[in-house]
Amino acid sequence: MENKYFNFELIKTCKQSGARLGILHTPHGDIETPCFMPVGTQATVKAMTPRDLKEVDAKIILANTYHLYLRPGHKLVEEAGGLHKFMSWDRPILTDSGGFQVFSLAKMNDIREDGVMFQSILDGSRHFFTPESVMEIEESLGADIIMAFDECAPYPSDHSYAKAAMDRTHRWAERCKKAHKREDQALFGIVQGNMYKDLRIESAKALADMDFIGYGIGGLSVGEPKPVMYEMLEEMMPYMPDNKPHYLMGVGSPDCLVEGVIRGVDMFDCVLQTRIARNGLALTSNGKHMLRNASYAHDFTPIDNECDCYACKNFTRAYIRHLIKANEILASELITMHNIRFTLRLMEQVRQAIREDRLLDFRRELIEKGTI
RNA sequence: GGAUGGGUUCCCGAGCGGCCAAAGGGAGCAGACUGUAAAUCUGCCGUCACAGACUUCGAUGGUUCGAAUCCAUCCCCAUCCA
Repeated sequence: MENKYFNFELIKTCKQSGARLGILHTPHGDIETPCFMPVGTQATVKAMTPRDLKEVDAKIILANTYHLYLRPGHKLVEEAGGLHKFMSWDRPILTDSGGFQVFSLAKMNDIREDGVMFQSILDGSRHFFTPESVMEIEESLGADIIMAFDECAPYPSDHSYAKAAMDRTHRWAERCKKAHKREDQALFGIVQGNMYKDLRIESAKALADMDFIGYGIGGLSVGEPKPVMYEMLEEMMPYMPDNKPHYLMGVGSPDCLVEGVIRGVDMFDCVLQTRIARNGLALTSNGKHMLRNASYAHDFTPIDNECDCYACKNFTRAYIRHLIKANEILASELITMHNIRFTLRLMEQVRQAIREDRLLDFRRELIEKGTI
């Protein structure tokens, strides 16, 4: 569905892989797809300023409804003039609904038909999220893209529970759609179905019928083997609307990004890049490097000699290792910046490969180099 | 010269007759991390032919079935008195 604020333009399909190249137009700018979206749960991509994010050329970032609702509160963000103004980021933002927190903080939650009763991680206070209340919160936050409130079933789940969670997610998706008012925000539905092909297909069809502006693929990368995730993508993708963006939620690692794109995914987000950075792990064109390790103590080369980021242009592995050992925050900042830039550049290369109809060749090159 | 308190595995520091290769912390080494309760978490950390054995608690000698723990002497360190 097109409106005056959003439009997903499918530019071309890679003749070799079937991967898609597109542009998602939003009120705060255009996003070339396939894209990677850095995660900024608390209205900040940890260890990066918006200036840094622009320097590494991030086009869109995520924020989280659950966390911002609890602190500082969506009303305060609204009072500040919305998320963009509050965090001083004028490019697109996507807010996740909090559905994932229902899954990841399961011990503190009670899922009911109407919604989810949960206890705050901050003070233990009780709150109740419904599709309607989540829409209200996401509208207050004011992101460009907002996710429907879903239930992400754990892995493994038996078929009957997976189906119940999926059916509930569908009912909630309808309710989100009905409750959602702001036209300048694109509401994405979320496909569920756990690791069951029939459910994945059923979910893709059901959501497609509801005609969302875009579609999240949820409930994957929750502990299942990668081949299982790839298989789910392959099974469901034929039922996903071609003219809408496909967003694989919470993925991923460099290899998953490439494999996802090959299977028809247009958008990704992942905390991995920023989290492992704070733990000293750098992604590079020849694989992962645990920069904390003693083997880098005398390594006076950049994190990745193929990278064009500020960290790689100015600092050595030995220096960054020193910062890590000294527990200096600059270590987190530099590695985060690098990991994000590395990933965004990988996506640039993926898009170029699609343009040239050679994504499978590109994947082979990445494997040969040890990038993935 | 005298008095007192100390010397414990890389460092700090518990232990004060057997359950001690010796608490805890630090440092060191390695691993995990995928819609972020994470600058977090986990493991290793005397040696080896490793479900066992061997060598350690300033040094030497002694008491005891058994000592890091008790005694003697010596060597260092800290504080105080001359």
